Amino acid sequence: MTRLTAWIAADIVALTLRGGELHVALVRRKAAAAHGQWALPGGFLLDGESAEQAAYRELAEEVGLRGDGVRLEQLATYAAPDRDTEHRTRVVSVAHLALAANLPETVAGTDADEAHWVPVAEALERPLAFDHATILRDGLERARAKLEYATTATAFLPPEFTMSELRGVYEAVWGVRLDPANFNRKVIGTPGFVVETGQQRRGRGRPASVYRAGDATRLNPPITR
Amino acid sequence: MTRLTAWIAADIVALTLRGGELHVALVRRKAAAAHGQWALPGGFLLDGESAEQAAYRELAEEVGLRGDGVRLEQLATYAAPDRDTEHRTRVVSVAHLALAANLPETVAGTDADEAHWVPVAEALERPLAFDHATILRDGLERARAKLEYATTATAFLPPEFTMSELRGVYEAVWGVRLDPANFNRKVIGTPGFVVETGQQRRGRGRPASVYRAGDATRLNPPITR
DNA sequence: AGAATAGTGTCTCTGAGACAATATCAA
DNA sequence: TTGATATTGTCTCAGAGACACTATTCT
Repeated sequence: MTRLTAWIAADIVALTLRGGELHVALVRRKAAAAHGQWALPGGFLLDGESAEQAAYRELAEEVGLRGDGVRLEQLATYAAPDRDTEHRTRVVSVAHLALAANLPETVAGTDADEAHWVPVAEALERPLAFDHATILRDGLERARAKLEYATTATAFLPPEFTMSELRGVYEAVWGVRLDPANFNRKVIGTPGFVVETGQQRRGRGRPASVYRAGDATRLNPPITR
Repeated sequence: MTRLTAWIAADIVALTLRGGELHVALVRRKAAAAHGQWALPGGFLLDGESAEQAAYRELAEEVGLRGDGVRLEQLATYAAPDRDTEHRTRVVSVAHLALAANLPETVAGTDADEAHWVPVAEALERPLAFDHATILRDGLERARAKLEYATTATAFLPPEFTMSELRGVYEAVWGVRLDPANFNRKVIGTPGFVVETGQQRRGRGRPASVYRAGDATRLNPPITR
């Protein structure tokens, strides 16, 4: 028996909304392994770091996303022996899912602009390093599933938002159109999903009420895709 | 920067039903680390092994459970720096959830009877090695959640079962009583959840129809707890 | 006024849950 | 027959979805 020694990577499927379309952060690899290929942002755990800490650090370093306003959760771990043929050491990736609002600072936040926000449809076509295409697909499916039974949609939005914007998150992530009337009732009818601020926002038509995210984290009953 | 080197463990929350009560497999540790303490079954990945392969191997070695009839899925990964203070090397645990039918062979299957099936209520009280108490809680919550929207309940049963037995799985895992009439309709009304074999089983009262698991894996709409 | 967006009313249909009623066996 | 378990019937209520309608702004 030979006990395995491994390096641990924290990789991130970072999603945001830009112009009503779902985007994922991709980087061009600078390291020797898979050099120049497109990949998910991420990197190796350092001494004393947890996987979550490493994920937050890589998000800041590579994507320029600060922790506040980013919702991060563990996705799954990829440990197949042949997933990284470029190192002699086994590389185990603890993948994370990060949901972020596309705040203005985000775009220009990083000193070297390593990360690019790519529309997911395009990212799915593009060849990615290692098994990152699989991780991306799993992350997208998790994000889609979570909208059904959790209040994570608000993570894609700034602190204050209108009902149309919230509905826009669902429509962008699921790729469907939702009835504004029924969506409105559903959200309002779920205690703690959103809180009315009393403010209004004026645009092309009738002004919209402005909401903030509430305390609730679970949707019961869920919203069906 | 110091890149981390780690050992990878595959640990397993193995659940089964015995006498209408949910049990989890626990082992008394023989290794030097946490010697003599109660722990979840599991062990280190060997060269060339994936996490899933290691989990299946440990299930066979420590619990005497052969792969067929066991449903295994990845649960989460535990990588905190202080989760294992007994080794100098970082130990990262890829935890798995295993659901098994309590077949007769299971009980006496292993040469050394290392593993014990412990009622979950009791296991939750017992001090466990490392962070295994946390992993156990997470595994239980996952198992409970999965029954809502997936057909995993059949994994707790032999290939042929009655509707009462299937209902018993839900009642044991959720710790609630369900209306037999409504449960029956709900299951029958979900295409592919179960398939009638045409056989009957006789017990104390009216004979029950015998079913087999169907092709479906998801329940839509879900069964609510 | 007309277009655009926000939000309400209302109807229908499905499914969950409570619970009564019937079916079929063992003892 | 009685008791136990299985299965079907029936009623009510909540919520999803379709869609007509009203409200309030901009151009």
